[in-house]
Amino acid sequence: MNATDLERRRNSILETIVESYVTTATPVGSKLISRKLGQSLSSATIRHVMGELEREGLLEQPHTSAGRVPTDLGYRVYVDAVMCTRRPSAEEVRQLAAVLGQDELDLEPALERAASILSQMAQQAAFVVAPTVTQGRVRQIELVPLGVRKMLCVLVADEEMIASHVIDIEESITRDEVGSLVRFLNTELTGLPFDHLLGSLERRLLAETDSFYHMVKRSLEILQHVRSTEPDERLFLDGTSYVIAQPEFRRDPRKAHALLKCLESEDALLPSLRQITVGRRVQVRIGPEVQLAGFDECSCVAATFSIGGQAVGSVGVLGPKRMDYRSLRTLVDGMAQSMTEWLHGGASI
Amino acid sequence: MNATDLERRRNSILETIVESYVTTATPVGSKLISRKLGQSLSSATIRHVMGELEREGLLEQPHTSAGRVPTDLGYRVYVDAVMCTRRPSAEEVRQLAAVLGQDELDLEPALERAASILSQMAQQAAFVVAPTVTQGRVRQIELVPLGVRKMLCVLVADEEMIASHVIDIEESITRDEVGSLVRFLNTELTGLPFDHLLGSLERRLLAETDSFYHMVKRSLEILQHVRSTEPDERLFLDGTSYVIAQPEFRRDPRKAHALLKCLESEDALLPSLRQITVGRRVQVRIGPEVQLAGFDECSCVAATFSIGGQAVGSVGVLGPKRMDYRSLRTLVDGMAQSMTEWLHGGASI
DNA sequence: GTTAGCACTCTAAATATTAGAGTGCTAACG
DNA sequence: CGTTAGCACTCTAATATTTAGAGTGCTAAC
Repeated sequence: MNATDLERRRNSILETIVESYVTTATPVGSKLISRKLGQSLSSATIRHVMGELEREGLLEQPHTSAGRVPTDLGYRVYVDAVMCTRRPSAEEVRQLAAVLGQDELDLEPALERAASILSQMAQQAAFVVAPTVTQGRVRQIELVPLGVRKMLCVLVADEEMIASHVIDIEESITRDEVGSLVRFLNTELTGLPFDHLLGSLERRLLAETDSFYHMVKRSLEILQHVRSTEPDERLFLDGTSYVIAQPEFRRDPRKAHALLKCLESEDALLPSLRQITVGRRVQVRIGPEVQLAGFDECSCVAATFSIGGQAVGSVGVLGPKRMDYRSLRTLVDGMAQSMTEWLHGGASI
Repeated sequence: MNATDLERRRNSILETIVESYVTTATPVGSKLISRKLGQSLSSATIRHVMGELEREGLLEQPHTSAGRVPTDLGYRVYVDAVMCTRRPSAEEVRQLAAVLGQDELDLEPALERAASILSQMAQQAAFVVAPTVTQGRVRQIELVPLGVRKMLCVLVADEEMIASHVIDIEESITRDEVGSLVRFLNTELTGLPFDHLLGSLERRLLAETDSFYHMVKRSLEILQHVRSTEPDERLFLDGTSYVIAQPEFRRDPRKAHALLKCLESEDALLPSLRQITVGRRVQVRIGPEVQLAGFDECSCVAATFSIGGQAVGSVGVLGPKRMDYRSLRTLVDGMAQSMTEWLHGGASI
């Protein structure tokens, strides 16, 4: 038997161990593997290989007389080099997109639903991180006077991202002034990204000679308020109850509590989730790789969805390290694709 | 010793048992009570009384040689007839309101914060149920054209309740038409409750002779879309992780899971929560009284907050039956009052 | 390279043991 | 009559003890 054959066998043994452990949550022994591999190899041989895999740090034993369990590295190798995930079929993507789009939802409820559907299909906690108006190209601004010193500012950006904020203004303002302010703002923006718009106004304010000085000042006042109030991204999280149904957390309620606490804190979660989806395709982060306190026993499978080839947000699942990476990668990939599709079709204007 | 003295003693024994059990989560025995009551009564006498209380269904024993635990009825009597809650002081209410109002938040984030603060102070899950524009008096409507067949409808109601919806319209519409539609709508509403507005338009549509027939039709199309899309109330829930930290749920993770599942389903939760806060002041619902599947081991303390004397929403905590009803009643009361106060001060325009 | 056999290890489940917390009852006391 | 000390009794929860068996590594033979 040559070297690549041997390598292939090792892989298939690792694969079988991981997949068996993922479904049963029980350390797996040599006999079981031998059986699963169709008795083509005796348990003694398997034991041999398992010994090697352990020495290389891919497996470990909870105790001497137990079967083996994959280590973080074991999962890593399984995900990167062993398991073969298929890409979701066009049909699957279409179906997901259909569910997303049915009832012609607005953007926000649709994203919420995406998280909900994903969590249900994955039987794991699922999230969607989506950009807000401050990350998009502003297409329209409307100001609704609510009194002399108060107004509602409605911002519409591409892809139906909408934000509205109540703003207190320093100097009182008349209806007519509001009208011309709106006209000024809307000629000014012409599809500019929010921050560009803000920047260009700031520069104009510095050049004090500007004939629209007052307009610029007022506009800035409003937009800066929006900038500081509106978060840069929104998080939709669903299915957290699935997580604590997992046996690893049933056995240890303290871990379950720590995890839930962590999932409750949007502020802690967002940076980690953002950092995960740097690459293009589906990303898998195992245990400590997630870089989130209290998450060492958990993994994350995430992917980005895009608009015009530009990644704008991410979807993914969160669950115990012992998760079905193979199916989940396909599923998350599909969900991300269908969201991309949906954003181009239903939601774009 | 006369009858009222005896009654008073029974009450103080029940009180001590409940409050001890609430803090320790351990069945309480006669000796402990005797000690807590300053040895004024021997454990034998306490045992006597406890026997009575058990026969009356206020207490029960998990098993023969354990102490006693309050029954649902026991808690009920404790809450209704025994414990004395103080009302929150004006100072406490003021402080809570200050925290709510700081940073001059918009309505929605303030409600979210209210739930968050309450859950933190109570160390229990906390909720806020708040009305949406469809429950308020509409003060302003703005339409933002997003294309020939699409527009954004922004509704502003009292107390800064705001909703925006993207609406597809059947017949294409020009900018000028939108302008006159907005003018028509805004003269029409004049602070009417949403449903009245809808009703009056519906009636006008039936009288087909109306000179504004087309306006009315278009307005209805828009408002009906809002009616069917916008929920009647919004739920803010926070601190669910506190619930599963409670010993009763640590011991039985299945219960914890069932409960979390239940808390995740907004649709199931809302009707129950709505029904709780029918009365005026703070309401306490114990176990099955909450009338919610999977909630038999939990209780709810809730109160309404109001605008102009009219209850519009509710705040409360959710936790195990073994909760500190006394402090929580004061706390929830205070939070409700401060929200009422805040709605009158900061938020109203 | 593969495998049967075997001695060895360690756990998890089953069983036995024990300490003690709490009870109800009784009889005595003021 | 209400109160209380005393006592036998019950039941649990914690702690040992035993046991069955799953899984291992090693060895020697194929």
